Amino acid sequence: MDTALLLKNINRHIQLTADETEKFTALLHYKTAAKKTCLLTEGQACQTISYVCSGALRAYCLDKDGKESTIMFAMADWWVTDMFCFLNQQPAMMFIEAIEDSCMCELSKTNFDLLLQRIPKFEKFFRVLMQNAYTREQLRTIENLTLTAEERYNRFINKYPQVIKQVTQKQIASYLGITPEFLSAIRRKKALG
Amino acid sequence: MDTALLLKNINRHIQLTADETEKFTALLHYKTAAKKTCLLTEGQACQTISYVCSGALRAYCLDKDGKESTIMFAMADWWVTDMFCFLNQQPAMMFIEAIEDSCMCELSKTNFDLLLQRIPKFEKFFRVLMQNAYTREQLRTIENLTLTAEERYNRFINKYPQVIKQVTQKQIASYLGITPEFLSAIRRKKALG
DNA sequence: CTGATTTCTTAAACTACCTTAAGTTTTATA
DNA sequence: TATAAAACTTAAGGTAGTTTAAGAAATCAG
Repeated sequence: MDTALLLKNINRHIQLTADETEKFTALLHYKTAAKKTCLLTEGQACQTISYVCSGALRAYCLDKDGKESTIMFAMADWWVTDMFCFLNQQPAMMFIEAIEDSCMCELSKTNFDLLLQRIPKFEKFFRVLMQNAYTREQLRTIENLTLTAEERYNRFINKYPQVIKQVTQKQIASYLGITPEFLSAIRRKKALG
Repeated sequence: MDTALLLKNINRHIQLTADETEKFTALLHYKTAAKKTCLLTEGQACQTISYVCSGALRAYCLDKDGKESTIMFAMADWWVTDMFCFLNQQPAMMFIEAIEDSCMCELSKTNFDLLLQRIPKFEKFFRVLMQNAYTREQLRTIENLTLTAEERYNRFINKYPQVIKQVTQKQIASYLGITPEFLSAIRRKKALG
């Protein structure tokens, strides 16, 4: 298991001693997922939070008519889980699938709780992680309320240029809350204009 | 300053000693705001995070045409700020106004940082606060993507029955991302059906 | 208590985005 | 390398929600 990238990610917010680093990595499980496989399925117990070492994941949910809505993309160096269901140990309300061959470092809920007990510095790490997730999600809410689909698409490609390269338009459309047909029309208009 | 409610709020997640409680309360500033006054204005420095002791606040932003979008309501026992701008000390992108005569306990950014340094338990408190804010905001995103306006309105009144009593329909409409006219139509249909 | 302001309602015309369907291009798999 | 499957495009018709406007009801300031 190569934890170099993960340790660098953590080191951005807290400084671990060699001993703490060792204790931390002992709580991790390494996992790989082939493209198109699901790491989490709606209704399942959501047992882990995952750090993406390489590849790309997508979290989405299905509405009553089976329509997909993309909740988030998780590329290399991102953390992902169905946070509510992970923290509250509820059946998952979303799917998490690999959209490329991927590998992850996973923390089980048990080990997540242990980590926070044993190395309280991680409270700060996860506070900052949750803070960033909250402000990102709030900005998305604001953009959904105030911008047209075209404006949201433009912001998306500016904010996540690397995501564009790894995901399909259908998946981007379902993140933006529009149909693939309408995204296609937006792109055509941009290409001509 | 009556901090009983606030200390109970904090006590739900962490246990403070008498000494810590005193150190904490020493960092707070008490503030009142008359109905219709703004605690924060777009473009201003966002210096504080506020705990609402009594009354009701509303955070909203304006789009380029001057249309309001309600970001959140903060009733008694809620925390509120323009979180991104508070944490990153950027000019506010939202307004926070009192929709009733209100009083708040405020923590300045300086004191927020001091608090986390001096009483590391507060890292846990704010981790949990941010966690809850994140999962709430994510659920809102999912509901915006998958539900009709009518369904979102029904969920809103079930989730926040006390908010309904304190805010106008125009404000609810702007939270749901619809016009007051359309909310009125939804309500009429419900009343008849 | 009164006039002014804001909120809420109703309704008709309008628009951003959806649905359906069919054709084309790309990707995956044998 | 063939063929199936999935993604993308185009276009016509449809709908959820907007806009505009005007009147009724509630709230506010003096």
